Amino acid sequence: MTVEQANVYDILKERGFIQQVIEEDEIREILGTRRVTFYIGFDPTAESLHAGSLMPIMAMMHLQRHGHQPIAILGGGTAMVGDPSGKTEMRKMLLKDTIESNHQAIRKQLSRYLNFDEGQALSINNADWLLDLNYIDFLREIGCHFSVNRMLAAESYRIRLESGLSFLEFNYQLLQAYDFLVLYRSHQCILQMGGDDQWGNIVAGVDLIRRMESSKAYGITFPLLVMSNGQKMGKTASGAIWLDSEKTLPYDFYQYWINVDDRDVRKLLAYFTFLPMSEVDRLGSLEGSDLREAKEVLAYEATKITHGEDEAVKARDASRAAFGAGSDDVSAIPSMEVSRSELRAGINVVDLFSRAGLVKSKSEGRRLVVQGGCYVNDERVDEIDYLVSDGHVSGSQVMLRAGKKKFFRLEVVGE
RNA sequence: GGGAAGGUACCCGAGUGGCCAAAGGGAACAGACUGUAAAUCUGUCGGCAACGCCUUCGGAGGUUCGAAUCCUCCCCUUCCCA
Repeated sequence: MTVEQANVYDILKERGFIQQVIEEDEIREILGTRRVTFYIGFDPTAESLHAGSLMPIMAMMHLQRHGHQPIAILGGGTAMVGDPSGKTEMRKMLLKDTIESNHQAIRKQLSRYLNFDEGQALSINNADWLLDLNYIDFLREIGCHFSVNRMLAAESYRIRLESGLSFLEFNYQLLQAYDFLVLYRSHQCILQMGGDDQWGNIVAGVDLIRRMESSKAYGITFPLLVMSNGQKMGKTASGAIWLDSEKTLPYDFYQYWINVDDRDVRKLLAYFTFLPMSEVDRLGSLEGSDLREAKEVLAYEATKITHGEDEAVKARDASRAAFGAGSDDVSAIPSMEVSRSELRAGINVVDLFSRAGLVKSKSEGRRLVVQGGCYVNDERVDEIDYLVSDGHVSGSQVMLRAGKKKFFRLEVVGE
């Protein structure tokens, strides 16, 4: 089962995955000598995970590759409460049914990254034990181990004390600690990982296990990845980068990585590819426009992990074609179908761009044209009443472009 | 339950009867520069059948020629007291 020799802990550390650790030496030793069951919680608040979840996913992949057993907790129970950690506002609560269907979708999504065969990885819904908890029993058995004074002193709650914190949210930590305890008891799970905002919750779980089971458990947190432009990993101004190809096309996923800030390239290569560190260092040390090579590798590797090699190749080819670097396979570029007859009649550019989703409204479309960012087949259009017609078709398609980077393809169908 | 302060466009935040589609900042978008980067500069930044019309300032009513601004009721947030 173990295919690689090095201690995973060292690998994770070298690649930058480790922010805080409970008992570094011990857990390193354990990870190097025996099979460990560990868990990470995921949020079923949406029907797909987004790129922000990639860091924990990559960490799980590394550990599984070294023979350890991942458990993904799809927090159907805790999602009904809402973790206040690191949040400025109270989170929306979701309906039970929504959470359950999200849970199923995410479980399927994770199976692209992890091998779930024969118990090599598990996905569990903590609703299984949380929903039936008896309040009084829970308070007596678990609640008595928590000090309110201590919780209030924690940084993660302090922020919320200024803006308001409901009792419901305040309980989140107990529930997460309880999850860890349950997994410890049922699966001998001794390690919990998560984003650094989870540190307090993780420590709470480790404490609980020590108190109730007189056993040691461990925790590791990942650094919170903030991009150099101040944005959270996996978020753009126009929304999240989803891992689901229906919600974010592989082409757009690829483009996300191509467009990262120069300063982030090296660390992103370390986090989101499996390239050896020597290669990461080499690519990361490129300067100036040579960094584009590194970005292309990053985008390709990251896309491959999430969408598979075929999609990665297509995304890369389409990107090269669009940005004029060889290749003519544009199939991965976002597209829609338009009938030839409609085109023969002519379609107003602004309407067309609006339909293609290149602009959010017609006003924005007009603005685009006026400001000189509207292109059809690489030719600037500067009249808002310009008509796109069948004369623009070549190879049964028409290429649209908004600004410098947003491409769209019209596929002409019919006679 | 009592008292205080608030809820303004994607976010922060001015505006307290007409000059308000609403200052300023950030974000975003377009252009120039460039390397599909950053920084910088310029412009834009509610919608539409567009020199006009419609919708917007927590919600519903009301006063007024005219309201984001005044009044009434309601909802929500924070703080102090219980």
